[in-house]
Amino acid sequence: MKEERSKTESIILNAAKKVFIRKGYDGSRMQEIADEAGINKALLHYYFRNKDTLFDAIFLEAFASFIPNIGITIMSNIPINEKLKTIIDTYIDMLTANPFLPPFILQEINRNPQRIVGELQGRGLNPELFKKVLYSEIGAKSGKSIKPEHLMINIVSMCIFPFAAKPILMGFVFNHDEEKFNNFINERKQVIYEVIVKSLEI
Amino acid sequence: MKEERSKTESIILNAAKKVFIRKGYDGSRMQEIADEAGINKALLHYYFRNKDTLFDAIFLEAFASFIPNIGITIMSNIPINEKLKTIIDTYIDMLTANPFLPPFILQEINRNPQRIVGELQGRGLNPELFKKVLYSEIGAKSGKSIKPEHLMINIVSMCIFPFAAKPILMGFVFNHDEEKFNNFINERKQVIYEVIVKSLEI
DNA sequence: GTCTATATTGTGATAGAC
DNA sequence: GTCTATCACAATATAGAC
Repeated sequence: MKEERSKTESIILNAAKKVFIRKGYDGSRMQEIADEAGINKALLHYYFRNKDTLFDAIFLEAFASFIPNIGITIMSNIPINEKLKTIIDTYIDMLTANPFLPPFILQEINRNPQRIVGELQGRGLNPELFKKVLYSEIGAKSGKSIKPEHLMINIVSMCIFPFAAKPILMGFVFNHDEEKFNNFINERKQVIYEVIVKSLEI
Repeated sequence: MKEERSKTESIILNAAKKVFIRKGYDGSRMQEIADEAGINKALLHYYFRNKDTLFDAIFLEAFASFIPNIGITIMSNIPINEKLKTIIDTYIDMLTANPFLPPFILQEINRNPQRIVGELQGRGLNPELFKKVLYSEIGAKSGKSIKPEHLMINIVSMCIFPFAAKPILMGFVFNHDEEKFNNFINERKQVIYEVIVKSLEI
């Protein structure tokens, strides 16, 4: 049985999430997290031995959100284009709810790449199996077809990149108009789905 | 006339580039840059007043590489699909030569978004004009067509994202096999071009 | 221009009272 | 559990000799 999480612990975790996700590990200060939580540094160290421990608690949860479990969808019994539509919707919904995740995760994953090792376990993710299933299904629809790796990476690229590069897009494309960006994202599910389906020549 | 850059200054800039691009501003130490350059910290400060000054010298050049001037291509007189092919090739070539740029630029742009303001000047980039040109050319080829913003962002997303998320792909898709990743990138120019062309229903 | 030494401030972490 | 005070060391930056 998991211990009940104390109220203070939750406050700390929320504050740490806010700071770490916006500034990354290197850019975050224990003092700022304490301020955000309305407590002092000593209490942070009472609940979490050190900065690394606190950061790991945040990162692991964030990373889990960032890699949604699309295995159920891929292995399900619906037509391939419905699978792809579901996967795209899943990603865009996750990103709309957590727009700051992409820069945070990409930054931290590059800072400490070996953290990835073993993150697949217990999440029902088996890329080799997914590849096989996708390969048979897109091969059945079109002649010489796109490889599953390219297909999947095309999807997540088009979903995630606009959030990772938002400040660039805001400056170069949307003229610092937040509403234009939101409209763009709202159109995106449909746009990506059409691009992907056409790429399969269904 | 620009002053000639001294030998030591070049050594410092090369060292700083190496460190900053791999570790970002917050993760980099002046000491590490000095070590990398084979000099001491004091000399760094002699050539560059402080960390910020040195960083800016690196960032501005890196950012310029990261945003290739595709204006010439867009405004040129060749058919739309050749324009798109040239743009894709330009990006993939830039990224192959500088695979560490995406995580670095995305990280720093999110750390300090206002740096973008005014980065367009003097680079021949006029997004509004590009939009108009692309709109007329893709509208001429297909009926109700994809918006130019989506088209362009689809291209750069599919080009850049695999480099930004390389550690994740290495872990989840390529089983930590560097050669598989390189093969994947080699296939990518053609794959992206086909996806983009099909999305235009040409 | 380049170095050693040092000042100064920032930051993670701990001691100990309450 | 929570706080104040403080330690120990890391990091940017400067002074001053050569």
